[in-house]
Amino acid sequence: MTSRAEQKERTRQTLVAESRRLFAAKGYAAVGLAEIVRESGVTKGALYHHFDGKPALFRAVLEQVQQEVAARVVAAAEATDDPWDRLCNGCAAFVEAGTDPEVQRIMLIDGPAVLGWSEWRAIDETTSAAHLAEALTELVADGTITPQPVAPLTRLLSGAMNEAALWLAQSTGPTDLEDTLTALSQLLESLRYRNQ
Amino acid sequence: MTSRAEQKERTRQTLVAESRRLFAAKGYAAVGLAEIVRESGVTKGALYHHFDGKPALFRAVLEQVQQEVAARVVAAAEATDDPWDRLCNGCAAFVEAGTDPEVQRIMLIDGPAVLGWSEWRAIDETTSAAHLAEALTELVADGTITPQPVAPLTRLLSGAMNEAALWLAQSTGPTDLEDTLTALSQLLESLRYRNQ
DNA sequence: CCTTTCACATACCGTCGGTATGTGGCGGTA
DNA sequence: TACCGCCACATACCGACGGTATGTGAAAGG
Repeated sequence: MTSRAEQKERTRQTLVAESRRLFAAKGYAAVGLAEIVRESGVTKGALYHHFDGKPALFRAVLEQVQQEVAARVVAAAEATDDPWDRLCNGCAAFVEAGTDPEVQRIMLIDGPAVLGWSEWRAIDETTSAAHLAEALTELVADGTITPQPVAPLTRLLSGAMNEAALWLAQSTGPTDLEDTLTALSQLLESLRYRNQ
Repeated sequence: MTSRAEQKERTRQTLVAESRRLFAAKGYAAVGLAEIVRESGVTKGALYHHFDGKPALFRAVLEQVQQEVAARVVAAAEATDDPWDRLCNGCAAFVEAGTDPEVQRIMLIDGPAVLGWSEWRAIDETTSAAHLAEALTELVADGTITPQPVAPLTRLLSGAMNEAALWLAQSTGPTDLEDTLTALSQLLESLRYRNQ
């Protein structure tokens, strides 16, 4: 016995899941709504009943991806109690999560282009970047990090990790991930108060 | 007396210039070929005679933008002879160049989405990123920077500066540019050999 | 059991990127 | 200088796309 509300939610989730798979595999622009609804086993009418259009559907997909990445970051950060280690663990987890091709194409490549950078960043600010900014703020407050505005620092580190993840996804060297995390740790170390 | 070759080159440059203006103002996806050829005073036949399609036209625009940014970076770097100062000056110049909205939309937002990240990076590697990697390699060779692979470091710094430029373009604080460059200098300082 | 509602399905439209073909004038040749 | 071939475009057209207006049948409410 499937109620109407349950069926509606299932249809919506199917549309998000299938479009996520297709967007990740072929890129936003190369996926047609006809293909999405065909793979989802519904029609265009159903899609437009649930979403305002193609960008809105993509936005729902992006939010799902962002939340999954943020969950991985939080899980890694919570593995320790030391604030500094939480930052380092979270950054490493983010880079590794960003190496997933599905995450890449949706979150890092198409996201800003489809929704515009401002809207993309707004979503980012409520998920992964929020935790990064929070960790940095805490470390500034307890004196571990040199007093400074956290906003530009958050953007610098966020951009560095995004680009590193994109590079890692297609790099061939077996030590590239290790080298990148080492270099990232080196950059993070520069923030410590004793270095100033 | 305009020869046929001269006229051809003028038409091509007009198409690149007008499409660059439109792509920067409205974004790649929101600009139609009809609008481009109308603003250029030609027809679609002319466009397809010069370029293989819309992505190829965008690629020509992106290459022009990248070369202009690289020229600004090189000019700033050449203002001094000290390798370390050349790195710092070049990075600051890149961030400031990336703050231009025209550069942003084409080079940072639409570039990777339209051409794919690999092709985008290939262009980047021949212009701005090449100079960054070259500067880092030189500083590793002369012992200023801790010995390490330069490839991941190049990507980390490149991504950090890209994201910082995007943030700066719509940030409101009067000291945001200054704060960002300060934080960037702090990160660069961590690379110096004495810090290890 | 009847009616209302709503989660879709169907049919259709304007516009887009792309292509096939036509054409007029410049440039080399006799 | 008369001719001709070539080439830099212009014209006409196509399939596919995102989006919309409308129809429909089954579940929910009385």
